[in-house]
Amino acid sequence: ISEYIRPVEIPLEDDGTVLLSTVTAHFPGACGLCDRNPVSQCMRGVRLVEGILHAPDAGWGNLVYVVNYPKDNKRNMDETDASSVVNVKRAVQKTSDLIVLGLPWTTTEQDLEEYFSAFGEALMVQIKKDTKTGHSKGFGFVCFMAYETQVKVMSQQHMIDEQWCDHKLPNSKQSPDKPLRSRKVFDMNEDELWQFCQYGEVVDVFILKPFRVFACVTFADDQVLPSFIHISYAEPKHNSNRKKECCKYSAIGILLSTCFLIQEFVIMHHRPCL
DNA sequence: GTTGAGCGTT
Repeated sequence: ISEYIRPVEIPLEDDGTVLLSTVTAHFPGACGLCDRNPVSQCMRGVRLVEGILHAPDAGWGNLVYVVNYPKDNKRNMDETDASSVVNVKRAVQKTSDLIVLGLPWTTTEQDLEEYFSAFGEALMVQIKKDTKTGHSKGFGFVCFMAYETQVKVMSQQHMIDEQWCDHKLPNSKQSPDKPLRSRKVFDMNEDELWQFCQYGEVVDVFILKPFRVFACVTFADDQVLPSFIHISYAEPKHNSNRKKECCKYSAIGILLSTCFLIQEFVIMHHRPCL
């Protein structure tokens, strides 16, 4: 499961059924419901007749049902139902799994959830463990319900069980479809730097001349940062020390602007005037 | 029974 959706309570009709239209009002594009059989663990579909969803034999029960979407256009749903406020909001503010590295060996999923609960509700918290011994591998994943929570979490460093941990978008979630995520910064001119406005209000850009070593993009809002931390995966050239620096800089919290050291492909964040 | 950069059995 790559996306986590906030559970929504759906009202029943007087006869105990649920109208598919009620479901689609909350989950546009939905075509049905299913749930997981608590005994067999199989997913089972909810009976759907002429737009009416009928409860399982044992009743709806106190279960969380999963919304089904048509297989073919599952991915296109956001575009096809552009009128939906829900979809638009999700498209803009969809949360992502975050990887948390450098966890103490003793930190449990409960510990992790408890720590992050101070920032907001998590939909998923995982510690990756050795399948044989069950011991932590020292890293895990977390996905928050609210994008605002993700922003807050990514904008600062985290001391978990007395150890500073690293966090970033996992490689599997760094979608290559956004041009700025894969563009090499040294290819960009000032005009193109303004494209960073897709991440937030840009108040200034400049490239240092004549050396063109630095480019600087200044955002009106420091909270913009998490949207493009993933650029830090631009690989430094054959220098492991640089790589460490890269991680270090990307973890700095309060930022007023972001600078790109163009020649080294390394992103530096700084706070110029505090 | 150990470790310390990394990228998720379902």
